[in-house]
Amino acid sequence: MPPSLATEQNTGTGDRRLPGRPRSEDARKAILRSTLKLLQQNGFPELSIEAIAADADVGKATVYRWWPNKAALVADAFSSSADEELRFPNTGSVRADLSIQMKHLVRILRGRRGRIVAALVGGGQSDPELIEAFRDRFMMPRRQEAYETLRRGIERGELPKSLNMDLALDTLYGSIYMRFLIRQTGLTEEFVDEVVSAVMDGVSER
Amino acid sequence: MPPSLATEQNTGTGDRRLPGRPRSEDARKAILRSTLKLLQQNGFPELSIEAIAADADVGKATVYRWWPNKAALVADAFSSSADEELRFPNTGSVRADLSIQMKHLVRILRGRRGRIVAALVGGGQSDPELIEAFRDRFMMPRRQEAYETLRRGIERGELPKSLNMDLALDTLYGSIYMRFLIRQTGLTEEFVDEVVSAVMDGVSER
Amino acid sequence: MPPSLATEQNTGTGDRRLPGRPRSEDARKAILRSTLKLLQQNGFPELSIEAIAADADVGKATVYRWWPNKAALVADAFSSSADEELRFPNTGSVRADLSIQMKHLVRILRGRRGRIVAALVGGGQSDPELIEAFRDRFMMPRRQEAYETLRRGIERGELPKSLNMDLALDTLYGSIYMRFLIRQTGLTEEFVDEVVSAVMDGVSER
Amino acid sequence: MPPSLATEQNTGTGDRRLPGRPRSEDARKAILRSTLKLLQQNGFPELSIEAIAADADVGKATVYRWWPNKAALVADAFSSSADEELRFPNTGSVRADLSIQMKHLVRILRGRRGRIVAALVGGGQSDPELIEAFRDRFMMPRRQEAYETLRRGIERGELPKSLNMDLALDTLYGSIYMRFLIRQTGLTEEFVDEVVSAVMDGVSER
DNA sequence: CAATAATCGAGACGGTACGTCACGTCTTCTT
DNA sequence: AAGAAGACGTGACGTACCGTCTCGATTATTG
Repeated sequence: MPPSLATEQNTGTGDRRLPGRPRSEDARKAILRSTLKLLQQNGFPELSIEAIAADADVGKATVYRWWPNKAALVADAFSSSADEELRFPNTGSVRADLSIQMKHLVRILRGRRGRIVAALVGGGQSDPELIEAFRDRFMMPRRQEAYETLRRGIERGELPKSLNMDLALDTLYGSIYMRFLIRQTGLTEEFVDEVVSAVMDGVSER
Repeated sequence: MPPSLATEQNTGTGDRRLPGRPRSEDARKAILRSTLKLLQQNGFPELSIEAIAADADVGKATVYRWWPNKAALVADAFSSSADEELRFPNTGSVRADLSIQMKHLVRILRGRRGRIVAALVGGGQSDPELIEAFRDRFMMPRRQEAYETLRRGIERGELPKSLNMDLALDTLYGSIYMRFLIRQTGLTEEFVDEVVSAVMDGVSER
Repeated sequence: MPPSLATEQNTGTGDRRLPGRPRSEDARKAILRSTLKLLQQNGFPELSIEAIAADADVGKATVYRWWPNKAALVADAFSSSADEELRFPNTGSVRADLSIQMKHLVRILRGRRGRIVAALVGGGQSDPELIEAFRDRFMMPRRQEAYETLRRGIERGELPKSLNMDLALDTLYGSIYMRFLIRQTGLTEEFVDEVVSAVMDGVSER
Repeated sequence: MPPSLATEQNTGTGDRRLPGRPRSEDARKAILRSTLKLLQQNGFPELSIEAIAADADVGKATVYRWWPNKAALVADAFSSSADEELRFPNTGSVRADLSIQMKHLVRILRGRRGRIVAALVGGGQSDPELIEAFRDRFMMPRRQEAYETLRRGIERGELPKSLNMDLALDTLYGSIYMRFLIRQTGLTEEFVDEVVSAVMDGVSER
């Protein structure tokens, strides 16, 4: 489990408890739940800590005690809803592995949780911590698996040994995010297959 | 020139002048200038109309009189700074044409104006008007030229007749925006060449 | 009229108007009215600017725009209810003049407005501005009249030319405030007569 | 010693000890010490239990366990610093006895402890318990001695049998408090002599 | 040349949310 | 059982901007 963005407290397993009343797990969960709930109703800028605290029946100070800003809170809330759905399969074919995973991503982006991803990336454009959280906590774990998937393809001879993996992945996923964030159209599962073909084989005539 | 998002006044050429004091061109310019200036200092959410008015030495009501909201103002300000640098050349080679234009884009994104693009796309994630303005006023005009460039390539036989142009362009530019918006690293001119090669020829072994 | 504690705006008579929307007289009055109203319900520490603004149907910022702190606001509110009742009469007898005025004071202190005086003097013990406001705006104007009253007594031969007026007045009114602020008992109109006698003639046997 | 305002515990001498950890005398002293220290830095309203607990290196709950509110704590702290200096002498002259004692009072009011007295009387204007504590624990014990002093004067023939002692004392001490609390000037030892003369002999011509 | 009309700057207005502070209560482990 | 530590819900603080409004002043067209 990745470390929380929240101020650390000793929820640790082995070491001694700190003195003082322990952090309320109920409050923590209620806050994250309300954050996700409200975030889906409006966008990131409309989201107010005041409203989160009220919805979660929690003091505003309790929110500020554990999260330094709205961005960190949203990032935490989002990754607490992080997903098995985005694991890479191992079908024996790179193209299939990528295609399947990318279609899951597309489904998420088009669904309720898409608003959250948009809020994180959008908000991150003026909040370095936020985009960093998105990158480190959401994107990188998946990319590690993606590297592994590509490596298997290389071993099987489907991909060249000289493959620039970041180049390949940025091109594959960049096209998805282009349609998600900017063009806001054409983000279909067929598109995924077209992208995989295009990046694998190139668009210029054979 | 695209129509302004600002409330229309009789700036028209042919029709009669309305009575009353005409709109101040100085104020309009100062507002747009201050908007761009402040936008590249902080992000879209941090940008306040209060600050714009103060910086432009203009009454707050003058801003509200002409622009219905912050998004419209920012979109106007942005498209008033339109770039000649992003025109496509015509070298006789699609790869060269694309590569040259994309390198110009990379240079802009890495420079001062990059903050403005980030602010627009970021802010646009919670403001439909804003992303629409970015798309319609900034991206689409370029894409029209890109279509033309690709079409020349098809005519020259560099690209197949069946080319899915949007697919190609989303893949090419998506990888740029991926590194610009999310990964925030590796956005170099060499990367442009790698992307063009990858998308043209594919990443899997020949 | 003594200058308001509120930030000055040019409500002046002769000089030009400042630019900008003029201060709302309605808001000013409503704030002072609500301040007095709430101050009589609870004490000074319980009085919150939040509640005043709500009661006066006014934005909190409007209060803060014109009064630097709660103390100044209360002092203003109180002296706006400042009173004809505390004028000194001119009966031809110092003793009568003093006695009549002091009885009016006693009646005020025992009434609703007594809470305000207590709040001002009490709050003033930890707020130099507040006690200064009470002194300068409430007490001193009366004391000027008191000096005049004593002076008439001297002219009439009722009091010695060498009279130390501040000594006399601090002794007369000090006993009133002692019973009002500290002893909180025995503040009757009969007491006023006793004090006047005591200070005039002394308590030791003739 | 007057009974503490603190919740009673088995500090009794004869009776059995309650089970459990006994109350920490160190904590009690540290709390009272910190209370006095902070009280003379700022006024009563500014004094926070939070700050007292922090300054005394004590848990907040320990304060609340033993004192029901800030006023009780302050009153306790104050009367724990009770003064020998304010005993009345017995010189054989009422005027001298009063003058000496009042000069001691003036010296205290002008010194560090004056801030505490001001805080008590000031805070007491919105806190009945506080002014009551000041009256009962500080003022009344002295007043008992004052009565005795006056009684001796009556016996000696310095004062009339019919003397209204409270009237005399309120007039004498009221003038002191008037200058201390409100006028905040002229509280000198010479003033004491003038007040004693004025109240004894009257201010009107012989 | 006056009257009319829409603009301009300035800045006050009623609001909303901010992030902080202290309240008095509570829950934990330690002494 | 009392201690310290410190988290909890609550509520007011004073600030920053929101978008609207009301001023006097300015600059044009219209009669």
